[in-house]
Order: sequence, then structure tokens, then C-alpha cells
Amino acid sequence: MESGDQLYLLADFPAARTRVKPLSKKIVEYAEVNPIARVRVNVPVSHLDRDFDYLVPAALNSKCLVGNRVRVRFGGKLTDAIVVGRAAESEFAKLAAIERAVGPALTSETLELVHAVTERYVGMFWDVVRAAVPTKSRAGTASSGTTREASSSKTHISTDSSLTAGNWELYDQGPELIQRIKGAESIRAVWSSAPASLWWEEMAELVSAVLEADSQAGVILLVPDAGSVDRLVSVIPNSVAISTHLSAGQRYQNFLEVASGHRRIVIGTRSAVFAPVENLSAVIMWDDFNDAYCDAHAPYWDAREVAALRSHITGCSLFVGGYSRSVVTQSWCESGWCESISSSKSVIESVRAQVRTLTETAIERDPHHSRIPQLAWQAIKSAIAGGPVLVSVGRRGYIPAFLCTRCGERAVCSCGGAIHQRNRNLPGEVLMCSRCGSGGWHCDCGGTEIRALAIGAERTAEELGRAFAGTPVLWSQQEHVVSNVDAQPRIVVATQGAEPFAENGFAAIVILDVFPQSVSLTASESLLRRIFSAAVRSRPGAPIVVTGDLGGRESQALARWDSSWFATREIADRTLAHLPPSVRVAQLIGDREAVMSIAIEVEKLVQARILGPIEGESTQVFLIVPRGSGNTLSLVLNQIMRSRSTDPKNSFVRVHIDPRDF
DNA sequence: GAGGGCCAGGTA
DNA sequence: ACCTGGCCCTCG
Repeated sequence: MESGDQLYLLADFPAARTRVKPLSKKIVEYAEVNPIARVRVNVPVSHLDRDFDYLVPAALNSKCLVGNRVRVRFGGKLTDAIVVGRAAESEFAKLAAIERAVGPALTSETLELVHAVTERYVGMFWDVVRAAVPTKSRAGTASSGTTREASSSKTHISTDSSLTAGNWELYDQGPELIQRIKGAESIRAVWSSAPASLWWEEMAELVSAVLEADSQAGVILLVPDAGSVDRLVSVIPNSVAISTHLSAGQRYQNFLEVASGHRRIVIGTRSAVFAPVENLSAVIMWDDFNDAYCDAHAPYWDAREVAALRSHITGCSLFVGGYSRSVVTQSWCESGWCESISSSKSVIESVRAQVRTLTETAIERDPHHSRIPQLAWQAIKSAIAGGPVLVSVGRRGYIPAFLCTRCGERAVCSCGGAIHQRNRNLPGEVLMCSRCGSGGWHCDCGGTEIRALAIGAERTAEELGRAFAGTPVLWSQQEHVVSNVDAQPRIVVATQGAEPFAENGFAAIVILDVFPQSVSLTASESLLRRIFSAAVRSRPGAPIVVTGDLGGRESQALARWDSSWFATREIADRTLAHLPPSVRVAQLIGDREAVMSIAIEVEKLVQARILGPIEGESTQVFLIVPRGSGNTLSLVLNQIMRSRSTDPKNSFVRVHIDPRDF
């Protein structure tokens, strides 16, 4: 298969003839033009993460192009390598020859991207390649290419086609945006999904606008999970999936179809951000706040950042959508790197009047002691005849809210945060505030013990079933996600993140138990995301009831129906506190000695603030620098890691650049 | 990280 | 004379 050949231009290299003395005694002809291949070898040590030169046998010339995968003898062993350059001459005298060619892996464009990601995340070239390129499967090529295959395994009560279409008229400058895309303009934009919008239809519409500008355009669509991949593949013609839930053979085959230019519309999970799409015109990402975009292996790259990097390097368009605006994408907008697309005033007006927020204290006073407050009952009761009602519940099982065992009032800290027990199996364990972290809580009544207000999702469903006997109650949860429901009256109880869409939208929505799950940087951002992601599933004018423990800013953002406003405030606070996204962070994890010595060395070379050490199973340190010094920080860390790796006595230290949460 | 060369010191 | 472990260097 010579399919990858047209990707690279040999003519780019200066023609030159060189005398090179090959190591092997065998008489082999070498490539006439640029007989040297500069490669990166797959060895797990960072001081060997540099170029090595090999001779290209004439017979392999066309398969040793820049970006191709080859096999070379390195340190006596046959090893995988990627050709990263071709040259006429080498500094090095005694060269070995490339033993075998494997196939296409990277294009010159994705090669540059992999290099950039490696540098930024202080990683090794091959650690990024492993994520970017599927392994060639032993079975070779699985015959039938499953492209645009409808997912039949998921529970669908109605089909996608009966749902309302994505409509960019719901947004200020939405129709204008579509026109500009059709006019082949390169655009970076973030959109916050409007109520009654369907994200996959919105993405499909962006794709068709891109294709209208250039029918040969390449597009990458990124979604957080396999279910979303299926959903998108079914609405976007001529697309191909590159995602981990495909078999290894299928994944490799699809990858080859993309690398050869046969397919240009790629839909996938995080690693698809590296897809070797020809003529890439746009990267479109959905739900960027989702943690699934973070790779769990070193060097812990983040697909949102990689997408931004790719757009930066190639100038391709970038569209990032979500139910609510993430702090990071809002900061892109504020820096002028990106434009912001939000729901139009009239759309916002139609929703915000319907939103009612109830604090936890109000629920406690409810005489029925139900998890579902009176107002929510009323909303469900009045809406149920007209269509489906969504009840979004928190995590299954325990809800992190507690009551004083003595008076039964909710255990609340003086700062307003919820009180929780570190280890609920140990009586007498110190009671902590989940917001400010102060310990030693006691109730106003004098009580010093708490009990969990532990009513899980099942109880809620049960309670609803009893109250609305005769109305079907449908469950949607992580193990069994219901994607869509029809317009029939029914109660849909869904755990966070598993909320279905309803034909024509839900007639009422109740969002229960919105509590911060932990003390962290992104805790309140994720509360808002949960509320908005459920609430956009409403039909116009439908009542939306939210219960839980919202801070003032969260409530206000909800009342305004403006998550960008919220993100802006968050950014301002974090900037004052020298926290991301206004700064770049490097997290070091390892032996105390090693971590501290690296931190001190970095501090000598860049002006960094050191946070920590935090002792646990291993020691953690955070190095914080202004955004502008981020590249220097990566560079310096790279040098240190390289020199450390030459000495096997040095213990291993993990470097995590810009962790999303800490 | 693996393999090889080299030197020192211990063992028959 | 031979084995063993530690150290250091290379790997194209």
C-alpha cells in the first residue's frame, strides 16, 4: 500500500549525494536523495529522547518518509522508531540501516503537534506517539469499514430524527457565525449551548458549513465518550470514528483511511485530536470541561489544550461547545484569542423566569421530610400531563449532607459550608467543614455528632413512583444510559451526566442535591455545569427547580442564565489568588528528596512560586509561574528530567503540567 | 533501560 | 586463573 506517499514531498529536501560508509558488510543500495533518516526511537528513557541517524535502503525509500513508522536496530535490539526528518548528510560516521518499514503514523503536521505536546508537557516523544497512533493490529486489516454505523445497542425510545434540529439562531451572532464559516473564514469560537438545543445537531451544522466552504475540508470532532461518538457518527455523513471503544483492528483500519486521505471527517474521543486528517479545516470539541479529555498516562496531556495548540500551529478553526462556559475557555475569550457565542436575549428570557432555586435549609423545613421539596412536587404535578419530566439526582448513594443528631438541623459551618465526617466509620472523628476546611464543629444546640442525610437516587425514584402511581418512571444511570425519550408523560430519574434528551424537550425539570463534591479549584464550576446541562433539556417555558447548597455566585449565574458571567468572576478571583488559568502550574510527585531538589533547581532558573510540599504516600510540590513563563518552565523541567534520567540512582519523579484540578 | 567493558577484590 | 559486583559509557 503506497497510500501514504502523497502526504510528504520528497522534493522539499535538497538533493545531494553523499558518501556514507555503512556498518554492514552487505552491499545495499541506499536512497539516492537524502539517504539519511533522522528518527526517534521508542525507548523509555528521556536522555535517549533525541534524534538518531540511520541509512535508508533504496528499497524502503518511499516508506521511510517523514512521519512514517520504521524498525531499527538500536543498542542491539530491534526497536520501533518514527522518521522525523530526512537529510543528505550526517554528523555521525558509522550508521546502521533501517531494517524495516511499518507504515504511516504521523503527517508532517501531526509530527509538529506531537513535538509541541512533548515539550509542553515535559514528556517523551513516544509517550505522546502511543496515544496519537494506534498500534498496527496483528490481524491486519479488518475487511468491512464501519463508517457511519448507527448504534443499535443503546436504549432509544425515540429516534434522533424526531428531535428538534440544532439551530444557530438561538445564539447572538449565531447565523452570522455560520455565514462566516461558509465564507471559509478561519474562526476560533466558544459557544455555551442554548436551552432547547441539541449539541450533536449543532456540531453537524458546523460541519456542513465547513464543507460548504470547501467540500474537501478535513474536520475533527471531539467528544468525551463512546456514546457521544455513536450519536455523532449517526448524524454526520462520511465520517469515521477513531476511538478506544473500537476493536484494535478497526481502529487501525480507520486510522489508515484517515492517513491516506480517504476519510476527512473524524469523530472520536480525546486521542482523535492527533488524527492525521488531510486538509484540516476545523477542530470541533464538545463539553470541554469533561475530565475524559485528560489522558491518564504520562505526560498527562489534555485534549482541550492539544486542540488549542493544533489550531495555533496550523491556523485551523476551533469551536468549543459546552452546556456552560468553562473557566478555561472563557479565559481564551478574555485574552482575545477566541470569540464568545452565547444564547440570544430572547432565549435567555424564556428560561430564566422559570428557574427556581431552593436552598437546603428550605427543604429541611419541609414537614414531609422528603428529598423533593414542595415546589418541585407542584412543578411535576402540573407538567406531567403535558409530557416527560426530568428529575436529575446527584451521585448514586450518599449525598454529602449531614444533620445534627441532637436537634436534627442541618450541620452548617459558620462560613456557610456543609459539615462532613472524614471517616464515617470512626466515631469521634473530627468534623470538618467542606468549604473552609476548619475542624472541630459543634452545633448551635450543643450537639457534636452528625448523621448522614443519606437518601440516594433509588429512594427518590421510589418516592416518585408512589406519588405518581400510573405514570411510568424511567431510570437512566451510568451503567445503563437512556439517550432519548419520546414526548409521552413519564418521569425520568437520571443520575448526573446520564440525563436523556426528550422529544420537544422536558415539560419540567427538577435538579436535586446540587452540593459541592469536594474542596477544589473547579468545584463550583462543575456545580454550574451540572445545572446547565440538565436545564438545557427543557422545552420553552418549562419550570426548572434546583435544590441544594449553591453559593451566591452560582445562584446569581443561574438567575441571569449566564455561565460566561460566572466564569469571568471566577477568573478574576483566581487571578488575584495567583491560580490557574492566569498562571501555569507544574505538579511534581515523587520522593521528598527528589521533588524538593527539582523544585529548588527550577526556582534558580525561573521565577516560580513553590506550593508545598504536601506529604502523603509520596511528596507533592506545585511550581507556579506567570502564564508568560510557562514555556520556560517546561523547558527547564525538560532539561532537569533529561539529566536526571542518565543516573539510575535517581528516583522517578512524575511531572504533571497544568492539572485541571488540585 | 539494556548490554558491554573495565577495574578491584575476593576465591581456588 | 577465574568469578563477581560496581561503575560508567554507549546506544546512530
